[in-house]
Amino acid sequence: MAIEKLLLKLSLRDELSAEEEAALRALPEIIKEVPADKTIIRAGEALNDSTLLLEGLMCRYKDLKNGSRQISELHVAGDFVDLHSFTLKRLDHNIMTLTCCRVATVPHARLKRITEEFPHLTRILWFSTNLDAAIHREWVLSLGRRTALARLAHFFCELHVRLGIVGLTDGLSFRLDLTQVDIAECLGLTSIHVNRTLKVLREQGLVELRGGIVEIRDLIGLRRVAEFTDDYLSLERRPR
Amino acid sequence: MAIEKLLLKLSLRDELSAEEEAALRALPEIIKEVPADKTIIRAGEALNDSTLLLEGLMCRYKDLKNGSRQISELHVAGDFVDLHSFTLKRLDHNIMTLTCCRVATVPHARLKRITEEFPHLTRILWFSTNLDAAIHREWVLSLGRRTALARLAHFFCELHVRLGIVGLTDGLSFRLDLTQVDIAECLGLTSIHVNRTLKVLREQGLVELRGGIVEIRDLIGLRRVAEFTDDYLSLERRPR
DNA sequence: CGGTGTGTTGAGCAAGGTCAATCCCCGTGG
DNA sequence: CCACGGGGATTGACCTTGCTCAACACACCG
Repeated sequence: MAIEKLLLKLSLRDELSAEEEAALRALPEIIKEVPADKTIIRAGEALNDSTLLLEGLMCRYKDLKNGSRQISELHVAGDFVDLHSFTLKRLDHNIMTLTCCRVATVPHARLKRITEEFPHLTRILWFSTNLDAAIHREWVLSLGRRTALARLAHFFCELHVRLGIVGLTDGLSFRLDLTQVDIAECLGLTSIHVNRTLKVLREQGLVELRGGIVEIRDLIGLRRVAEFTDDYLSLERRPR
Repeated sequence: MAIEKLLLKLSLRDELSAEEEAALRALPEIIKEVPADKTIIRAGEALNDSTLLLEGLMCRYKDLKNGSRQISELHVAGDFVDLHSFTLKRLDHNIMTLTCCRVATVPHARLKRITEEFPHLTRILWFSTNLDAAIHREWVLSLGRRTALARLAHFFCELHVRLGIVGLTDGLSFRLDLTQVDIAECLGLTSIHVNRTLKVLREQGLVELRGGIVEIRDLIGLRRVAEFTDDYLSLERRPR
């Protein structure tokens, strides 16, 4: 039951054979709980395992000397948080938990075996890191060109889809245990401006965020202000 | 002689066996010239080939409805511009030439063969897409948190390293045939502000850009204002 | 009961955007 | 040889978005 959400995420994009599924299930070595706000991987460390997120929210982030922080990706259950460390060996960013999390560690040696014995599964895992890169690109667009309002709207649209894939939405609402500071660090804004912008979204009847619950009031409208389309999330099942 | 720069780029990061090198050399199907300012791949198209850039500058970009454009990555000679389309099948962005380019097309079928027969080479190619993602993350940091001055400085630092790897720098200077509009589209700024910021960099004795030539006057100083470190470019040779 | 972390709001400020004019270089055609 | 035109660079004047600083509210927790 551990890696069900990873299977959901991958099998949405391509068919997994029984052997491939078994190979995936055999990946985790250790499963553990990590409390919120723990940096579990630091930039530059030599790594021998990748981390699979089973439950909770994590992020990748970088800091500047003046103390400002930028989150480069948010991870939800089912995300193979640092699968890219398998080929990179050292990460260029830190990884931390935002909420209490359940994670599995996957030795790189096991991933290497997969590349030697399961070419199709290898392509699927490769795909999954390319999907992370596609998300990065969409964030680049948000940070470079979208207004604060559109950026925040886009953020909620993306999470609505990504959480929906792994069964963590309830129609138009979902749990999102982030502080306004966390959100600001995703969006390249200050928490104060996030606060004001949330107010505008609320007043326009688009979304509300209260007590860690996001309720989308008008999905069409929200997607319109965000100029959100889900193409970049590769939501199609096709041979990879 | 076609793919020498790709070999330079990859063999800096890991050792390539003779068979692997031969397999890479066998990848290109067609080699062609493309004039400047041609969009060669559009978001959403079904793709059967990947493009390898042999000479020139290309970029990945996305547009918003209001006409603004964001470039999400700049590609230099030796870059496997859309290797990620091998697993994604459709891209989330457009790809265009910024200067006149020489490109090779590589059928996905040949890449698939590599994943079936050359696991180590597969990991190296996988690595190279993960390197693109690392560059995306650094841009996310720039766009989200760096000032215009630091952003521009960082941009030059990155290109200095990346062009150096493939032998396209001459000490502290290199050719960069981009307009200020192109640069602005990379950095999430307006071309007017790029112009003013270039002036500041020039006045501070850090870099000059004139007639398509970048001359770094003070590399240490430039890297300091950019808070540039090259870790994210994985400049180490190690087994992948 | 006080402390700490988070959210909310106001007032003023600054980085970067917008609009517009001018310049410069260079290629083209008469 | 020179007038003309177009793309890119440069600069000024003014404006807007989002930041900074500060105060305060509220909840939770030891």
